[in-house]
Amino acid sequence: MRRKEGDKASEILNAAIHVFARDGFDKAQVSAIAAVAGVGTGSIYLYFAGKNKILHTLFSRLWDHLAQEMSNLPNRDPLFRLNDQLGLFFDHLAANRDLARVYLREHHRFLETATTEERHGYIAALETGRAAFLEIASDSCDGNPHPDQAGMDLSQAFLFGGVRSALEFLLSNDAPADKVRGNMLTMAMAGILAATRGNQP
Amino acid sequence: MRRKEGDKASEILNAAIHVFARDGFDKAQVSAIAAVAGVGTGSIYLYFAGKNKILHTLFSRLWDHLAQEMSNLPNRDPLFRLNDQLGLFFDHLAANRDLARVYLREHHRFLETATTEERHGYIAALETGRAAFLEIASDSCDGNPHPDQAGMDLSQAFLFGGVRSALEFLLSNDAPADKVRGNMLTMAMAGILAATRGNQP
Amino acid sequence: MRRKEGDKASEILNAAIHVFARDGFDKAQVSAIAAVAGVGTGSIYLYFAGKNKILHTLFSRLWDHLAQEMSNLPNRDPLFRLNDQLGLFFDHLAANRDLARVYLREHHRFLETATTEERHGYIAALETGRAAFLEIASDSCDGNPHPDQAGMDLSQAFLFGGVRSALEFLLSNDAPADKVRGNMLTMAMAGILAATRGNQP
Amino acid sequence: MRRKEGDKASEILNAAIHVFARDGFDKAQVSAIAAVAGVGTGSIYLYFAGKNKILHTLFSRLWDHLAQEMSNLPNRDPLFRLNDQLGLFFDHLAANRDLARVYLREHHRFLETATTEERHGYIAALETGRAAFLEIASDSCDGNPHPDQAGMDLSQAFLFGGVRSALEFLLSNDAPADKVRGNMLTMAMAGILAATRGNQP
DNA sequence: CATGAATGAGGTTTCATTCAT
DNA sequence: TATGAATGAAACCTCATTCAT
Repeated sequence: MRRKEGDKASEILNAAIHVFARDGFDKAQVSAIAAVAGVGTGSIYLYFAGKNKILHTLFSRLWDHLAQEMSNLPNRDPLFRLNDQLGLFFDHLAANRDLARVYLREHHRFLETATTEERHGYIAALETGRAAFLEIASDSCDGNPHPDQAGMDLSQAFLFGGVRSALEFLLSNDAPADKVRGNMLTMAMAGILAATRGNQP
Repeated sequence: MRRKEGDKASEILNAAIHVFARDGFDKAQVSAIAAVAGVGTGSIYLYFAGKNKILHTLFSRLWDHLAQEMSNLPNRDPLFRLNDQLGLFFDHLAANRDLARVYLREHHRFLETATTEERHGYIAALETGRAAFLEIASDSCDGNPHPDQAGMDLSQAFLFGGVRSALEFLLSNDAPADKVRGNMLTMAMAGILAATRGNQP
Repeated sequence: MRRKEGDKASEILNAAIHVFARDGFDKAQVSAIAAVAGVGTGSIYLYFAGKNKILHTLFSRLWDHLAQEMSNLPNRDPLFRLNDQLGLFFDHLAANRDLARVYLREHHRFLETATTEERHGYIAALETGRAAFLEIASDSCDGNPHPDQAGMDLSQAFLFGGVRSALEFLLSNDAPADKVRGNMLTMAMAGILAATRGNQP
Repeated sequence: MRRKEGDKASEILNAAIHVFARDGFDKAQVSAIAAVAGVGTGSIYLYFAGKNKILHTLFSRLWDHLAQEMSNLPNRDPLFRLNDQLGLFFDHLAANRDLARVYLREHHRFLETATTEERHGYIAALETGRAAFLEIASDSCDGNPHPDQAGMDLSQAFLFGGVRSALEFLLSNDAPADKVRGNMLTMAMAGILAATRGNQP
């Protein structure tokens, strides 16, 4: 066995992140990924069924990781928890700008074509956020045990939009990440409060 | 209104919106666009230099239109104006779901590769929003004539993120557009207020 | 239209016969066929869905042609008719040695993968032979209106084997075609007579 | 009989027969042969220089075996001997249908690319048949000590064609092998007699 | 001897673009 | 202007073969 040291599948994924970030998924060549990973082109197919599967695996691992981290957050006030979750999400991508770029440009492919199995971590992360959100909503409107489902989903989508904005900003400006993060969270939390409080004083 | 627009370039653009929305830019075939537009494949190249140019033109026209509409808004309170601008943006895409889809998936290519000329309308729309935003910020912090530039840009990015979230939500759920619009604007405005007020009581 | 003179599909088929004969179907490259045909590689796909379709079309046309010719044979004594049919088959391939080579090596792929539509001429040619054969058999055994079906099919297969042998011989020896043809027909007819007469004195 | 043949080369050959019969030589994967043989892919190359060599060895062994068996036939009347030889050939392949399939589809590769050494058994089998044939021809035309060489070769080719037809028939119909064998031999012998007798009464 | 992970050359097919009509 | 047949570069993926273990 001419086994290379280290996890070759991860090497390939890291190379793929780099190449996808640089060229976009469609233009990215499998051979380029192989070259960056330092393996032969054919070796890619020992680990992944194809280019699509690389993308799926990449996001699957991302969400598995995030879901795991989110579940480890201290069980504080739901608003703080939501804040921490978003921060976690932002921090992870802010620390991996290539990954952030791929997330911004190609994540929709993951949602559109990944199998349920591959989306497992994503679903889990969504649920974690939804749970926190539900608590916030319940706290705000005491007499309303069933806050609007669609409104909740939209609010959650809004949070994703907030992180996305911040990341996009981060990639095209050289603002300090923590400042961006702070501003983003301020706006996102204000938005959420406004959505759950409705138009109360 | 001239029925069926004698303008063949517009026919091609509309066809392109449809095909890009369906297949994605990279997978979209020029011949498919031609077929939908009802012209010969080669005719495309009489009106556009290539596939990229179609995309650029498409977004260029979108932003020209939006910038124009935004400049026509009544000169009310800046917060209301900002609200109207976002609403305008949302309404236009909510009424053209294929275009919305193309915006969500492919707009980054426009920003990455379009010429300054092509981005003219986009710049103008940004400026219109920035002006309103500047007024809001100035009103809030009277003693601060130079509100943080980066913070302002980020806030504006946040607004785009809000609209994007709402559109993405609209495309994958069947919620009524006006409800989505209302919720989105509530959250966006709250976010902006929080950002400009800073941490005031 | 940059249309080349002549039937381009036929040019491609002729080129394919040459390349298939030289390299075998699996090793044959579409680009080589294109080169021999004097067209661009991509043009092949304007006329044929793929390499397999070229092979199918090639044999389909061969059998259509042979079935047509066979149906035009004078309606003589069935044994003579069978003799003429085989001769026709042999002559056509003896006059197109590349085609003969492809027939010998690749015809089984046609039988295994072609559609009913594509096999139409083949079926017709088989039927023409079968009809003649049936008459011979009926003449021989007067009291046996239903000669053994399987025996008949086998006998027909035997005729194909005879032609095949002769063609294979022709391709690897420089014997004169008409002599080979004569010997082959002598043997084939004797075989058929022996088969239909059964074990009569 | 040693059960499960400690001979790994034979195991590989048997596996190859199965896979070649199923997939055809070109499409057959060495790794598939290895899997069927129950050995590692690399082990194939300890016994055979490559995929082609497997095919050559396979047919080489077949012909060695047949030549050996043919030489053991009782030294009867030459026509009966020829009949027995053909029968031997047919029986061996009829009893190994996968081998028969490989013979029908891939034997030409053996003839086209095998070395003289590898063809030794084939040559021997041909010679055995040729000898019997020569006797028949000599018996028939007493005054002609040198029967036509080419005619003789063609007649021999015709016999191969006969066996081939019978095998092809056997593989695509479920007729009983012995009936097919009988019919085939009847036709083949009649053909040979017709060829050697020339146009005598 | 035995293995199977690794390789990379090579082939089919696609499609943006051109250009003769 | 308008066309669409023709092009050929490019890319994904396969698989025979090698070789470190």
